[in-house]
Amino acid sequence: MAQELLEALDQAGVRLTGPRRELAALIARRNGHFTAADLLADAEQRNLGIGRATVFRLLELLADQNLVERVDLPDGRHAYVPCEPSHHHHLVCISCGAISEVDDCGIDAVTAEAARRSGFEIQSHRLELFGRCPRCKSVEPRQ
Amino acid sequence: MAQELLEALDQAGVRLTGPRRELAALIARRNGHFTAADLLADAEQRNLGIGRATVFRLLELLADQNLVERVDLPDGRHAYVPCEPSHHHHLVCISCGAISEVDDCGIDAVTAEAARRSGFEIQSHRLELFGRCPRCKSVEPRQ
DNA sequence: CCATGTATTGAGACTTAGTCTCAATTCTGA
DNA sequence: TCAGAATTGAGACTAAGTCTCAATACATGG
Repeated sequence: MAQELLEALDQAGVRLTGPRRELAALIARRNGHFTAADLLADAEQRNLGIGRATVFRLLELLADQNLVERVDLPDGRHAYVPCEPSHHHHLVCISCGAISEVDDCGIDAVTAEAARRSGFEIQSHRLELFGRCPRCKSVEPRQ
Repeated sequence: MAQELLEALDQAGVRLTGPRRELAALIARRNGHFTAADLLADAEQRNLGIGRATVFRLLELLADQNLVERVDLPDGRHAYVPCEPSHHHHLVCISCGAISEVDDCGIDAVTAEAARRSGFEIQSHRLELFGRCPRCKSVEPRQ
């Protein structure tokens, strides 16, 4: 997956530098969402000598290319999720952090209805679903 | 509206202190969303001598009572919206900040479908719609 | 394969958001 | 009115994110 990220960045005309390759590998190795701080900690732990600014810069680049999406966790933290560049939504497991992508499931009808009722012209929306993934659900069936 | 906030707080068993009354009035006077920093600035401008911590504490209290809802703006900032305590969603005008509430418009069907497809057990969701309100739309019809 | 111009880098200062502590103050119910 | 408990402001503190700038790494043309 690191490869995909790098290829997409290459397409976008940005240089494939050492730090970017290393960070892409770290992102690929994670599963589920992660925060900028997580990534920074990963890099520090491996003594890659990657600066804080570089991490934020790469995340911004990836977000611009829709290779990563910013998710606002229920507790207010900002996390990132590697994902397909098409429009979609995320299911976030609040127990283990796993992510599942959900493509359009009829949300357009909802936004159209909201637009009709309110008179707003809707330009974008954000839908995030929080719950427990199949594995966490089966490990501890209720609550 | 300041009155409603205060009554609800009273119901919840918190003391109705001076700072809380003043902040409730400031919130009532705003229209649309606002950030903690906005509220703090309002208070400072009026020399109310209200500390930063008090502002955050009140916002947390109000959020606990669902009298105010936290909204994550597209640019990543956290804002608050005074609202009805029932579950609903918000339409946010990205031009003037106006807010409109939208009650359930079929989103439950969407979450149920997502749950079915993914196997997740969905506990909560967040839907935010961004666009332009009727007024902003009419002032500058396109873009 | 190297030189060169430009993008990118890390360090660290800086800013902003939010939390925490604690002594002083203010409520409120008796 | 009083006493105990909740609340307060100040400001230290932490965490998140941005910015600047000199040093470095990349990639392209020769």
